[in-house]
Amino acid sequence: MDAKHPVRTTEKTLALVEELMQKGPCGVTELASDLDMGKSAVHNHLTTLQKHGYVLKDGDDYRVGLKFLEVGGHSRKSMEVYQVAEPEVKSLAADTGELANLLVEEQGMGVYLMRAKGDDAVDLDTYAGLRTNLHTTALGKAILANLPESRVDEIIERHGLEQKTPKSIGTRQELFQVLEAVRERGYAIDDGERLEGLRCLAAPIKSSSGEVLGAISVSAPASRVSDEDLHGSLPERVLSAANVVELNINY
Amino acid sequence: MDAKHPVRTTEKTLALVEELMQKGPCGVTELASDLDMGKSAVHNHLTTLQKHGYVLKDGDDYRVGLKFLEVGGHSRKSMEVYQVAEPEVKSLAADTGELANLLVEEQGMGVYLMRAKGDDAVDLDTYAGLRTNLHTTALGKAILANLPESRVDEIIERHGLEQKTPKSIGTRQELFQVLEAVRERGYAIDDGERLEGLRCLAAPIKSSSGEVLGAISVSAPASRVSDEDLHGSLPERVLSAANVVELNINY
DNA sequence: GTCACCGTTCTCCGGACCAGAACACTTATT
DNA sequence: AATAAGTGTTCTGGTCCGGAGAACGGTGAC
Repeated sequence: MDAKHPVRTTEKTLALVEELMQKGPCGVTELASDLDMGKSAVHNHLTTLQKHGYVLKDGDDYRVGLKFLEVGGHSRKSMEVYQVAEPEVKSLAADTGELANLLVEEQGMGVYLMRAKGDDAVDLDTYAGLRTNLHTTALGKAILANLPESRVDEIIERHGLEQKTPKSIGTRQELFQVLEAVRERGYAIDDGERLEGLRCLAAPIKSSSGEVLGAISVSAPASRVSDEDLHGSLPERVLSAANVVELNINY
Repeated sequence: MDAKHPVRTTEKTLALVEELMQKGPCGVTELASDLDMGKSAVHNHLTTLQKHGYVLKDGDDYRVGLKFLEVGGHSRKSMEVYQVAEPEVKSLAADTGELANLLVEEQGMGVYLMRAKGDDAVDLDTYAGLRTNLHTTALGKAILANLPESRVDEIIERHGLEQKTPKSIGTRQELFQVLEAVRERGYAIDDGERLEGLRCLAAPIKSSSGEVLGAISVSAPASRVSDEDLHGSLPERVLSAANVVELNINY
C-alpha cells in the first residue's frame, strides 16, 4: 500500500536523515550535492531537525542525534514480544555462551530487536534496529516458514531474493523447499550462508492462534558447533527458549 | 541556536510522531483533533512515514515503526563511548548483581545509551534512548560536575530545574554545591531523589583532554546498599569501571 | 592580500500542503 | 433492513510556504 499523496517535504527530510546516517557526520554542502538540493534547503531541514533533537551539530558538521533512539527504544519497549522474550534471549546467550538474537518482521524485512552475548560469543556487526532480508538468515527463514504463502510471495515481490553470498537462496522454488523443511523440523538453519564459518539456528515464536510473532536464534562459529550439535542439543535449547516465550505471551 | 527558517511541514511530521509515540497506536481522526490538523493532512503524513518504515498500519490504527530503532541504533553504535563502555557496563552489572547504566549528554539532556541487569537487578522503567533531566540523577550530576560552569548555566536556562520529587535539587545554588562535592569525591550519589528507596552511584567518563564523555552508574535498592557500601566498596567498583573505559578510549 | 571554501541569511516566485467536502466501508441502533 | 454515526481514504483548488540562487560573514591555505 503506497502513499497516494506523499508529503514531498517530509520525504526530503527523511532522505536527509538516511544520507546522514550512511555517510556519518558531514557538512551542508556535501549533503546538498549528494541529494541534489540547494544549500539553503538542506540547512533549513537540518536546523529544523536539530531543534527537535533528531540531528546535532558537531563543529561544522551535522550528525544524527539520539532522539531516534528515544523513539525507537520506546517503540521496542512497548512490543509485547520484546518484553517477554528479552530475558529468555539473555539466558539463552548465557547458557550457550554464544550470541543469541531476537528478530521480528516488519514490512517484509527482518528487524533485530536485540542481541545478547554469552561469554564466548562471536562479535557480528548486527545491532538492535538493523534490517536484513528475511531469506538470508536462519531467523528470517523461521519467520517466513510460518507466514501464509501469499504473504511470502508479496515479500519476494517487494524485496526480491538478493544473494548475499554464493550459498544464498536465489529462487522462489528453492526458498519454498527450504521453508517446507523448516516447518517439518520446527527450526531453521543457516550453515555459512550469511557469513563463511558461521552457523545459526533459529526457532519461531508463535501466538496461540498460530501467527508468527518473531524468532529467536543462536549464532556460533562452525568450529564450536558439531553436526550433532546442529541437529541435537542446540535445537533443543533454542526451541525450548522459544517455547517459554510462547507460553508467557499466551499466559 | 534555533532554526531561523524552520520547515513547518517537517515539524508537523515530527509532532505527529511524538504524539503517536506518547499515545500509542491510534487512528487518523484522533490524531487530527489532538494536533489541530485536518484528517487529510494527517493521513498524507502518516502514509508518507509508512512508505519509509517510520510508521506502520495495524488494522485501522497507526503506530511508530522500528525504522527509528534502526537509525537510533546506528547512531549509538557509531559512538566511541558506547563501543568502549558497553562491555564494562555489562561486567559491572554482572559483578554487582545490580542495574548498571550508561548515560551521555545531548543538547542539555541526559540520554541513556544502555542498561545492563545483574542477577538481582531492580527493574526500573529506564530504557535505551530515554531522556532525563541531568540534575535529577546521579549519572547526570556526574556529567554536570565536569562541564564548564557556563555550560551548566546554559542547561539550567534551557531546561530549568524541575523537581521530580521533594528531595530533588531545586535551585542553582544548591546544584552548584552538590556539583562541587561531586568533583571532590570523584563520583555522584542519588539517595532516593529520583525514586524513594533507590540508591544510585555514578562516575564520569573523561577524555584525556578532560572533556566529559558520559557517565556510568549502578542503581540498587537501599535495602541492599549500606552506608558503608555507598562510600566504600561501591564507588571503588564504579570508578574502576569508568577508569577502564577512559583508558581504552585514550588508548 | 588573495582566493577558495565553508555555513548561514535573505528574497521572491512556483508549486506543494492541506481544509473541507465527498466517498466507501464498518458497526450500532432502531 | 434501513438508518445513522463513526471510521479511514480520496479529491480538488486556493493559499501559503519551501527552496533556488545570490549575497554575506568567517576561516584557513598559500
